[in-house]
Amino acid sequence: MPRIYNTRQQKLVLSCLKSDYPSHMTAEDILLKLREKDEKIGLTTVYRTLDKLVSRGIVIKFSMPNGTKACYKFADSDCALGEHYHLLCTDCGRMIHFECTHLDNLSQHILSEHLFSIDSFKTVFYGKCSNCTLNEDNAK
Amino acid sequence: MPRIYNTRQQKLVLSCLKSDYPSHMTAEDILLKLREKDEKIGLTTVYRTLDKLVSRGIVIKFSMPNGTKACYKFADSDCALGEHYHLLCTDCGRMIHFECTHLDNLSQHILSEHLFSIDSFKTVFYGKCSNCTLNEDNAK
DNA sequence: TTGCGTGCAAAGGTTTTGCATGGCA
DNA sequence: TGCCATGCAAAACCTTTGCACGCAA
Repeated sequence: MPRIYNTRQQKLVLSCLKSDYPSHMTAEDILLKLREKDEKIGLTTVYRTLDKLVSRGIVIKFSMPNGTKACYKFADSDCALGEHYHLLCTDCGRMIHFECTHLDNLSQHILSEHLFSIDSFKTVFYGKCSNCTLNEDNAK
Repeated sequence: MPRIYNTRQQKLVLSCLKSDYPSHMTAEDILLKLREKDEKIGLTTVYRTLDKLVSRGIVIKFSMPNGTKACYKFADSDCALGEHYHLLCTDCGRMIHFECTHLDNLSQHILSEHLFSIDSFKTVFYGKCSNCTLNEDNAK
């Protein structure tokens, strides 16, 4: 079993995600934010560190639609409390957090009736947020 | 408003998606299938044709997690009949079609209570299918 | 000292773009 | 004929890998 080193860069990446909690950051967001503070770190290291944090369950990765950057978020202990989904507006790109008893039942139902175990962290609902729906209606 | 040409290649791409309906194909799948039949077509054209078909609502595009190929599917009139979601197994990559009264209510609820209009065509549930769950359990 | 971590450069894989040519209407 | 469509090559894009060096324990 490989040893885990506690390096300057790993602390930087994690503290960056924590300070932005509960919003999401891309690998590049993290790189730029750290470099703004004159911290020296490479993009490769950011990616590799994120990978490790994800595999240790400390960080959650959201895979975005094709070609788009993945988002990472600090896995607060809150996450363990309840099902927690995300809505992504395909117009403005805003990511909306979303907790609801309706969905607590959903994964239960899909597991028992459809034999599929949903990963609520990875699942993202695509659609249009209220703002963008309004703007669109006004434009007509 | 630009005119639309009815070219050999566009017919090929669409007929290819139709013949595989209701399963999904990547741009490369389409290219290879057509070239197997000795049809001459380029990958660029496949992508550009798919884009046009998607923007006309004739084809539905599924964006896969980062770096993975996007999938395209012919938009049959069936699609208009009911809510229709997809389950994507993150282990084996299998895409499972999924219709359920439970979900018919879901988008209604999210719209009225959370003011977000879900696009069921774009939304994909990530998780693990029964096969992969079984295999994993057996491996232990 | 050991061996994981780092970072640059380069590769990887999918999708897009530039540009000259082809072909529909 | 006019203008969109095509296709090759090259670019763009995010992410991963190779490799030599750095650094934590």
